[in-house]
Amino acid sequence: MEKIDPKDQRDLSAQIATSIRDAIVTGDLIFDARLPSEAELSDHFGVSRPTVREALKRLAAQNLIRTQRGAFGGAFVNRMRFEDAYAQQITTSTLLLSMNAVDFDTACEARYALERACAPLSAQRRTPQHLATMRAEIARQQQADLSDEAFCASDVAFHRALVDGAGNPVLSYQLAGAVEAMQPLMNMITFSARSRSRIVGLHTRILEALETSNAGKADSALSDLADYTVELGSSVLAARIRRSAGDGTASPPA
Amino acid sequence: MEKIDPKDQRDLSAQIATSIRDAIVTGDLIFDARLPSEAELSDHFGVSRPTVREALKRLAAQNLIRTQRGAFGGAFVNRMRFEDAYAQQITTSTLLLSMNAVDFDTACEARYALERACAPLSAQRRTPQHLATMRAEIARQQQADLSDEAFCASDVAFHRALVDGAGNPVLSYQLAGAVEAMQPLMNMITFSARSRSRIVGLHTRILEALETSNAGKADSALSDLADYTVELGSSVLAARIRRSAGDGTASPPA
DNA sequence: CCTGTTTAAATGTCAAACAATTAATTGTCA
DNA sequence: TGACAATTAATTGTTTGACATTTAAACAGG
Repeated sequence: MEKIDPKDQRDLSAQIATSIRDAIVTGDLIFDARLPSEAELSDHFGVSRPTVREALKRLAAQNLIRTQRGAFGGAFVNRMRFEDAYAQQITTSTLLLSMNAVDFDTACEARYALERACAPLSAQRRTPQHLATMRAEIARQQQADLSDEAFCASDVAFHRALVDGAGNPVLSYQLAGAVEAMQPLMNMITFSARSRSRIVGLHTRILEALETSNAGKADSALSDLADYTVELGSSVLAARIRRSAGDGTASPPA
Repeated sequence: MEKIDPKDQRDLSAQIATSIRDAIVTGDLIFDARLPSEAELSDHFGVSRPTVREALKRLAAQNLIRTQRGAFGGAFVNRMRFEDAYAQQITTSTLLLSMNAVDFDTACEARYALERACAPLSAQRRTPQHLATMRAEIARQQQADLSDEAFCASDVAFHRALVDGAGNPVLSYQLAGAVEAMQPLMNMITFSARSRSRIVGLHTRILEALETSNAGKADSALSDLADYTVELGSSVLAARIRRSAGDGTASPPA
């Protein structure tokens, strides 16, 4: 672990955090390794314990370490697991989408482009388990008394199964963020009975395609679903604009 | 901002960080808003200032806030920018790949599946600027005195231009992680003159396809490149296994 | 009107405690 | 000896209080 650079402008805790992070990514600190105690670290870096603690909290926030109290406790390097990475990815993506006002079309396009990348692999490798999940979610989506939010959640679960069917954890990890981060945007949509039945129809086409390992059919169904989702989104947007115009937000012509 | 729950097991700084994060994601704290001062926060949550500071460092580590010293300084909500998200995505992905010993094939498959998702969009929307970047990187890749690492870096830049050509920042953001995180794995490969020229050939095919907006050709070139990269990777792996077998690591038959 | 100085508010850092937790050690009793 | 309880030491969690540093605004002087 490198000592700190006196001409670095950042605060000490940031520099120390970087130093320790480097030790982790270079493999100097292997996973489950125990870091020196806070007292030893403050000696090593020549700073006070609160400063070291701030650095450790930074690392903890990134899931790089975990801490344990008591004798033989301390800070340990976390094995970064896929689920932890999912969670981070999702919160980052969600914030990114909400704070940058990424428009619905862009997010939608990205999502379906990524899903279509998975479809051929999923057609090839999906297990009966994945198909069963998708069937179950389609059944749920047909319940008339389902709230819009629950419909959305089921939609996410369906697509999650599609993606997981590709049997590539790296793809699943990448896609989880894209799909789940879009949920708040999707939740803006009110799903009429007609649009629900159309979506269920498209989901059924996708399921059939995967059942028969027909990659081309899966791709075209996903493409249609993407188009339809964009269509739904723009009609919501249009309605919102009409509403705000009637609200007095926009100045009517004289 | 909610007060903290006494029966929560996590440390106070984690709880406070969560509380503030929630205020940010729900839009309670809009971007560029100033948080209360550390003293006010410690009053509000009934904890000491170091504890509040630990919470703030956690948020800073996630790029959610920035702090500024001096009068009228304080902690401000960061607008999460795409570049910040890139950086986080890349470090997370890199750690994930290295610590989980994701095998080369899986990472490679994911990477090229994602890139193929971008290709049709890129064929449609790439600007002359993107084409110029790709041309320049291909030229660099033909220099015989290029180190393997530099060749890899150029490869990343080439593919980055391909992805950016799709003109969808969400896609670019997702892909940046996948492509850059693979670089350490790619760096294990030694590129012979023959493999370099083959890769350059495939890159040229991709470039031509994008120049002529030929999505099908781009897809097939990418597919070939994916196959070839996997081939290269497995030969490296095979060589490594042979080497370790000759090392005495494996016990030879009597 | 411009310029330099003062000032107050904030974060950054340190020092020295004490509290709480936990695993190993030691002691005790059957 | 074996099981169980008490002790102990190491370590993180938290508090208090202080001082250092930075910065923008207010102020004073030319």
